Amino acid sequence: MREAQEKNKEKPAYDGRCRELDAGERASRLAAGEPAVLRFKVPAGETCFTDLIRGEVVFQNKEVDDWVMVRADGTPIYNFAVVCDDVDMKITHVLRGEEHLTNTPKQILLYQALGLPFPTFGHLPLMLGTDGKKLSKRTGDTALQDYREKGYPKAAIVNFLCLQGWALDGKTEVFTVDELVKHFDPTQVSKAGAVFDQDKFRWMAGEYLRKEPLEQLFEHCAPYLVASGLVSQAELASKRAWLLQALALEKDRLHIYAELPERLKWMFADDRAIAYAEAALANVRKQADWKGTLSAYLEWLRPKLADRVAKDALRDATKAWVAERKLKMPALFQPLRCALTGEAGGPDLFDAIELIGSERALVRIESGLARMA
RNA sequence: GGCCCCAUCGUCUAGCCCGGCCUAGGACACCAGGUUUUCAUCCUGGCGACAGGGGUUCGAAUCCCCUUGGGGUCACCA
Repeated sequence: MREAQEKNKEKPAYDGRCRELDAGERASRLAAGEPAVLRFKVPAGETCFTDLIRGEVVFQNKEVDDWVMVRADGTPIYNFAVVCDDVDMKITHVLRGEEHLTNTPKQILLYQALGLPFPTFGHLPLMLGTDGKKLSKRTGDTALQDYREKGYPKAAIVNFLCLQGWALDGKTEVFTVDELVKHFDPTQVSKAGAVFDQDKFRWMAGEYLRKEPLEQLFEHCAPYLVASGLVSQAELASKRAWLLQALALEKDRLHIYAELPERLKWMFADDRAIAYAEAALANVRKQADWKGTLSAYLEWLRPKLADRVAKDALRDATKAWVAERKLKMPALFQPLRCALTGEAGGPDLFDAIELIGSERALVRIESGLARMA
């Protein structure tokens, strides 16, 4: 039947062939074992309701098909089941995606047929992919759980999602759940769909992450550290102080928990075989005679490290060393940074030296002198 | 295609419902400076929108209509 309708470009819908069967025939055909479904006989007229977000909505009943409530095998269909469930649960408000808008008249009609009051409906705008269409696998359809697993702070997820179609006051972007509860008003939610902005989401994740107390942040990042293989479960405890110190140094560079391993990997590298990022090497090459500068510095540094000169004093002394030679800071710091971390960016270098220790630092500088180019 | 919904910077939005305070505000992104040994953070500045056309009105982003554009939905799925 459906195929025929499509072929004739008719609206694919129930043709009402059994709509007016009398009770007798119905019984006899059923008794004969004829397969049958249970449909909702939609009355003439129109169905209207006040949507929390869209205001007055009206559907002409003739546009609503005599929908199936129960399949031939006796199992119920969604539109039938939800109403039963919502009635049973004494649901008062139904907030759902706009895609459900056309299901609403079917459900309201059922409530009315049952002689029951229907709940307040509110249809929220859809979340769109960058193609402007409903999120699909192709366009970043992602379960909330996936964002938790990717290392986005929970509160950031809630906060960001709220900003899709709603604004607290037009200016405040970051707010707590308490403030949300206090200010949220479904009638203020916009009716248009919203394109999911990954960049802004990442920014917001960073806002939340940076506000976390160090210990708490560490607990959140720890699983990723273990998963990366950089640290074992046991080391999480045995090297805790060291890792905490490192986290404190990298905190400002983090947006999501899962980024920590990548940011700390230089600390775990083999001192004689640390990999140099291309950007880091490029910064080194920009410094004239970086090799001469770095090797001269190395000889100056050796006794200082042996004497366990304090970090801050060493930093000051180094700057003085650079100034005495009429050099620019980058002339020394760029090659030093590359040798020490292999990265173009990162924490203060004296913090870095403190983190890996004098011996390892010296090995890295020697190795860098030989391998950076 | 039928039905329904929607329409302010690239993106998320404030303003719209109760027209003048809007030379349209904020945020992300981007660009340019500042800070820094680098990156990041942070600070300053810049770029950047009322889809189009008709009305109504002394006056429209705000109200009405049309056009265009976009989306949703049309199952014995949920």
